[in-house]
Order: sequence, then C-alpha cells, then structure tokens
Amino acid sequence: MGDDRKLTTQEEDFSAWYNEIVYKAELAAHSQVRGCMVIRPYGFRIWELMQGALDSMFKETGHQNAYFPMFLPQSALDREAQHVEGFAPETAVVTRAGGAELEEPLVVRPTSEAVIWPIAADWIDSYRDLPVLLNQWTNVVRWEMRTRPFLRTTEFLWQEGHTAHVDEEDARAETLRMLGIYRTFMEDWMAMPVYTGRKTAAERFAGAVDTFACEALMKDNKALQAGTSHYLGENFARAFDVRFQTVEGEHAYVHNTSWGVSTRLIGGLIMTHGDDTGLILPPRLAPIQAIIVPIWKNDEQQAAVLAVAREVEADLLEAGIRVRVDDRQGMNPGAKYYDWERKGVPVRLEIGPRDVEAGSVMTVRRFTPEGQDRKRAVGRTELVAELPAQLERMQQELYVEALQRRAANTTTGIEDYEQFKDVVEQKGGFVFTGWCGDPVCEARVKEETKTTIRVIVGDDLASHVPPASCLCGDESVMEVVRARAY
RNA sequence: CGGGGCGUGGCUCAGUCCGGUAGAGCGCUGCGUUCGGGACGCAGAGGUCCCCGGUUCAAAUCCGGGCGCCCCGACCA
Repeated sequence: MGDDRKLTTQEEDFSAWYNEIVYKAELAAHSQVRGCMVIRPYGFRIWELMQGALDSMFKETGHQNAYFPMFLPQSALDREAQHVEGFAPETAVVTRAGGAELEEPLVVRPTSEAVIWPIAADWIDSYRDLPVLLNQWTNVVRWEMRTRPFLRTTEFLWQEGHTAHVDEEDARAETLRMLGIYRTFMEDWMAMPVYTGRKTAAERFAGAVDTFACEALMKDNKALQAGTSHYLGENFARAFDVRFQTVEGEHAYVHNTSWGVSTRLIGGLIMTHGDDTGLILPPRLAPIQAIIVPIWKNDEQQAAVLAVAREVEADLLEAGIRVRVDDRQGMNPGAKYYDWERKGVPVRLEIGPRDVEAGSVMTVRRFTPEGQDRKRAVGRTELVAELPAQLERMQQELYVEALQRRAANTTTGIEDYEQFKDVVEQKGGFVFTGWCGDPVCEARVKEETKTTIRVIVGDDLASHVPPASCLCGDESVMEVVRARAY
C-alpha cells in the first residue's frame, strides 16, 4: 500500500521519476501504437507556447511558413546517398493503399529535405529568387528502436527550417543565425542553458556538410541534444537539381541549410527544472502562470471568496497573466496545492476568508531560491502591479539556478584518460577535453565510456588553457565537450 | 534484434507455487459532514482475469501455442 500519490524521487530512479511526471502532470498519455504518444492538452499548451515564441523569431528573420506533404516517393529519398543511408533504416513505408499494392512505395517523411527541394527547385531560377527561407511545423516519423515520451517517440512534432542560398558564405551565416535563435529561445524562454558548437563527422546529420547543435545538461547529468542546425552545402542541390543563374549569367547550385527543434524540448524542460514534487515550469512557457485556490468553510464564505477570486482573476488577466481559478468542489485546498505543484505552476494565489477580510492574497512560489520567502501576503492592487515583474524574476532565477548546476557539473582540463573515466563514472556531466581529430579515437572513447563528443568548442567556450593532448595521448588539435547523452 | 520482467475494474497491484464464490488501495457516482498542505462516513457503479486451444466435475491459477506491453543493451530530434 505505498503512497502512489508521491512521485519516485530523482535520487531513487531518475527515469521512473521522469515517466511519472509525464503521466501524472497530464502532459502525455500512452497510445495504441508502440512508441507513439498522445500529447494531452496541458502538454500541448506548452508546445503551443514554444511554437509561438519560436515562430515569431523565425518570421522576424524573414522566414515563411509553408506545408509540404508527409509522403514522399521512395525514389526521392534515394537520391542523396548519405541521406538515405542515414534514414532508410528508420523509415516507415506505405506499400499498400486504396486496397491495392502501390506502384512505388511511399515513405513517411523522417525529415523533409527530399520532399521540399524537388518541388521548391522550380521556384528558383535566378539569384534574385534567393534566399528561399522556408519553415514548416509538422510531424515526422522515425522508427526508433527504443522510445521514451517526448525524448524519442516514433512520431514527433517539430519545426523544420529549409533554406537555399546563393553561396556557402550566406548559407553558413544562416546556419549559425538559426543556431543562435535556438540558443536564445532555450536560454530566455526555457531557462535552459546550452553549449553550442559544431558536431564531429560521426555525429553529423546524414547528408550535411556541417552540423551544429545546442546541448543542454539534464538533472541526471546526461546531455540532451536540444536542437540542430545544418549546413548542407550543395549535396541536396545536386541530388534534386536546385540551380539558378548567377549575376554573371552562369548556372550554379544553391547552398542549403536545414534546422529543427522538436517536442523533445518538453522533455528537456522537465529534466532541467523538475524536482521531487513534480514539474517546474518557467513562467514564459507555463500554460497557467498563476493558479488561484479559493478557501472556504461554509457556503456563505464560499460565495464571498469565489467572488473575490473571480475579481482577482479578471484583474490579472487584464495584466496579461495566464491565470485560472481552481473552483473544483469536494477537494481540499491541500489537495489542490499538490496538484498544481506537480503541474509546475509558477505561482499559487491562496484566497480565504482572512484574505478577503484583509484585502490581500497569499502568494506562494513554486520555485524558491535560497534566502527568499516562499509564501508572502500581498495587497490585491499591489499583486496586480507586481506579479508580471515577479514572474519575470522567477524566469531569471530558474535560468541562474540551471546555469549554476551546469557550472558545478562541468569539468575542464582533463587530459588523462583514466582521470576522464573517473569523472564520467563518479560525477558525469560535461567534460571538456582535447581531441586529436581521429575518428578511430572518437569511436573508441565512445565504446569504452558511453560518452560522445557533444560539440567541438568554438572560441566562445574555449578554456583559458586549452588541453595540450587528447585522451589517447596524441597531440590535441581541438577542444571538445564530452558527455553521456540521451 | 539479444537479455530480463509483466499482461486481473480507469490506474497501481494482490491472488497463480498448492485448481473450488474474482479481491485491495487509489480513482469514479450519490448523500451528508468537512475545507488555511494530499478529509471522512454511509451507499453504489464498474471485470471477455490478453487471445486460441488442451487437461479437469471445475481453470485467473496447470499444459501447448500465439499476441501485446514494459525495462536493460546497439541507433536517434
């Protein structure tokens, strides 16, 4: 008769904790099909808020949304050699439809390069038509062997940007611009710090010349690839014949990019901020930023308290806050507290007879840094005036907290392999090391330690004293961040 | 695909070894009392015990076959 109202703690079993949050906070539900997932309204609202923020950033940088079909002919996927090799094993293929075998199998898109470029090629004749800056919000299907809600599902929702440029310089600038937008979004909206950088050839997107990624550190000290941006060179342009006439009147292939973030971000959000009580949502992405819990002892009080609660709700809505009154009957206030804490609502507003009398509201923070008051009574007008700013402060505090956690779990200056293994085993987290650049060495370290090179560090992250040697003992030619990852 | 585990009300599971009236907690419905940190009482609803076959007077339980799910490893946003 264990108390099934309590979550498994992160300490006991992080994986179990994660799963319980996903289902008990009503983010997702099991589906009838292996590896697929139902995103419930509460979880989907988080995704909508993410979409809203990202979409406006895309539009501000000149991108337009479009929609391409979810099916592509097998032959189209087959056109870019590395791309097929990378994706073919995990595609779902429709061979039968309308009661008959299809002439040619249809692949359910695992990503849309091979859907978009054969068509968009016709929209590009001249350098004047470039750049083409497209984005689409869609579902894709990848038949992964092992799935986990939000982190890796057979079908997932994402956005995929696809662009075409006149030359490498322009395309590379786009690749990094979008990486930067992802980073800004993750830091400013998700309060999730990320390391950004280039991937090694082994970790590159199938068909890309260069892949860049945002890497976040989860509370179990494993890394999560939260978003990627690829410079595709002329690979897809050549495969799908996407050419244009240059200023000089010559024919040239476009240079493409693609970039995406998915519903995996919700998994990242959970594992960046959640605690043993449940989810903790950064205010900017919280479907409900403030929940009003009315408290009463009898019908008379109930009427009075609810009336005030409605007024406070209206005032806060006016102030632009996503607020709701929890007027459920037959449920004690305490039970409501636990419920909303598990769902990660940033602020709870308790209104009882005493508050009605005093014209105040009891505010309780979901996340409270050391040295701050969790509960505080404030006057109603004061509340409406300061809650928006308070939510913004919480947003910042969550980010700082996550940043400090990452700093505490990042190790630099490791050159000795045995020492590296110790750090990985005993502490985990991000480890900065040197790398000789040899893929064989990379593969060996991966095999032996289950860590991968998450990114090659750029100047922005480089250590003051860059490592002189690689873990293999050879001379280091670049600094890398290694970690065990999801 | 290799290794482990499990299929019993909506959920978590007991019962299976040793065959004999299908159970518990949570959730749900109604009524009443409660309500400032997970309330309580009373009354109720809800089940092809994963499927097919076999053994038996009798199968959730034993036997054979199938299907499904979960967890751990190799791939991935």
